[in-house]
Amino acid sequence: MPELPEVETVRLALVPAMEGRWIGAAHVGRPDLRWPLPDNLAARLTGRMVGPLARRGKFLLVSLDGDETMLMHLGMSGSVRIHHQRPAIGKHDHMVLEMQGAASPCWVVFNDPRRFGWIDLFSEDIHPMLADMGPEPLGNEFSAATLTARLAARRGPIKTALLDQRLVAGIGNIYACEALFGAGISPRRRGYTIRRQRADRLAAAIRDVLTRAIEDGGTSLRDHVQPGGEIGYFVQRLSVYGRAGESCRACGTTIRSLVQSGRSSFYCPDCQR
DNA sequence: CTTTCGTCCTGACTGC
DNA sequence: TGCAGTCAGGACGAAA
Repeated sequence: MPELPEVETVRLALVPAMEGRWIGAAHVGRPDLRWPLPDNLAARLTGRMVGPLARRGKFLLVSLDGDETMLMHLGMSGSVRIHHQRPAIGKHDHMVLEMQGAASPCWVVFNDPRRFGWIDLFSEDIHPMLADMGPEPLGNEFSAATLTARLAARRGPIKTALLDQRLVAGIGNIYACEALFGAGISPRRRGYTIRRQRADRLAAAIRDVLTRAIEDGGTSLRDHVQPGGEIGYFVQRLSVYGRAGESCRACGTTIRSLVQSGRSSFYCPDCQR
């Protein structure tokens, strides 16, 4: 379940391993993940120089020489590991890049058991999957005002709206629940009722929870790890996600869960209105 | 237009 | 111990 903080953690770890270096060899295991991969992906990556690494929402963007960009999405079970010795290729290792150009090579391995992730190459200014994406929540274009404007037509629950990448980029189920707790807003509240003070609180809570999660190296649930193999410690600071039946850390009330649009939501019925 | 639901996938877990 | 069933969820596409 890599969301914005987990993808940003991956990006930060990959910068020293990839930026300014070149791909000496590439292995691609199968021609499809969530969607078909580009034809001859391994051959097209081999020999390429890597430029800046960027992130947009939950997507990782790797600039290559020749004005091309590799787009990567980790789906829900994807992870990236950096090895300093040539690794054995595992069952779900879909792409392995041998990075050259530094004192010693390293290997970047993309692993994704459930194959909800994706890799693509594009040369256009913007990839079609990024075209309709909302503002970066940690950027200058995101504010309570933009949030209010985009929620004005939303009659469904705010929790469901937060998962829509067109509203704001990078939020998934964990951080939607956590941000609503931070803002004191019920996941059931209809989107268009989030105005003024509630919008201020929600925008601030989104920025706060994402920033804190990045500082902690993301949230590790099940087997998710950072590229260096470390786990993300934000799991210890979750207020509501996965805590149904436990006590609210703020007021002691029992945390509840409900299903909205097929997704589990967790909330404190006392702190969130 | 918004909203919901089905789909894809595999590993972890539950219950008999 | 074994096995069937359930759940997890990101994002698209169909349908309402």
